[in-house]
Amino acid sequence: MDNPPARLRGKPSWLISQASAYGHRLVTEALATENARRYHYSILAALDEFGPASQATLGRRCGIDRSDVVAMVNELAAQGHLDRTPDDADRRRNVITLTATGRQQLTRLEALVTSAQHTLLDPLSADERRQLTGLLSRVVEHHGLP
Amino acid sequence: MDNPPARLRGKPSWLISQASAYGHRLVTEALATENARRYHYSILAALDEFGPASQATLGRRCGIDRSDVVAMVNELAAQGHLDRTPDDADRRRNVITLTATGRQQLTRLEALVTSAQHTLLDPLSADERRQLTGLLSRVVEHHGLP
DNA sequence: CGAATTTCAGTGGAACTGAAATTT
DNA sequence: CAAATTTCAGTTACACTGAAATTC
Repeated sequence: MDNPPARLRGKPSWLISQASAYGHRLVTEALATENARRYHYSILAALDEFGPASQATLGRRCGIDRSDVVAMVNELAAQGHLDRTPDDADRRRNVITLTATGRQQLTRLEALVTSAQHTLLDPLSADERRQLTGLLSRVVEHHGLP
Repeated sequence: MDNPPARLRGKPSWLISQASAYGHRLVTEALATENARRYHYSILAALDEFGPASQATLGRRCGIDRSDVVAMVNELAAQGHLDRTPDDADRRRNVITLTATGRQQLTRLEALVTSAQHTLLDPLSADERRQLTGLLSRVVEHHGLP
């Protein structure tokens, strides 16, 4: 891209969108080396941190739509990274449980995603990265995390 | 969304992606009141700042794919916001020119987009907004603006 | 009963690829 | 000839909606 209009360069939403597109590409390409997607990483991370959960809870925690959770759980279950079993206590629900291979996969994906962060924030110092993360966290937390 | 995993909350790419999704929604909804899209605003802004240009140049300046420029120019031409005429000097090209109504439309869209910025950065002080914009500008500029 | 959960079918904008036709 | 431009046809990940079936 050459010389974007000043009207765009000065808009935070445009800058965020450009940075997001670049980060998106970096992370997607990194995860592709393990045949994984961004949603896979999110769901595995939620299971690892909070333990077994229903699909609806996973969706709420990761900000993923209920329909998309179904598709992602299908894929992760097919890869053996999680188990989907009916919940005896509430038979509307499935209980999603991380498997041992799923935990190993998360370790691999974590390394890939972390490395992509360094590439993305290459031009910033450690202090500036903390500043940026702090400011973005406030913006994201402020908006109810829909 | 409730309580995202710490692994996600700590990743700049995830924070940027969340902020981007929110900004995306704000801007899209604002522009919808004028039956416009984000790409429309970008193209009108580029024409206003740099004057008439070919579609390929517009795409390079705005970071929009050649195919998508075709579709956007179709829509903007149908709305009378720009003219598309063959270039006599290089007959592979079209020359895209902003019309008077296009310039008026840009003024309206500019107000809508600017207002959305304030909503997006609501939790930050004026100083912090400048910090965020500066840091993001460096990230975006660093990556060749693909 | 109303509300929540899972699932499927489908929509739509965004970002992109490949290829054809034309012209430089 | 190679390279650039416009255009069309199609793809993919993502975000989302609506509705049905089941259960609380």
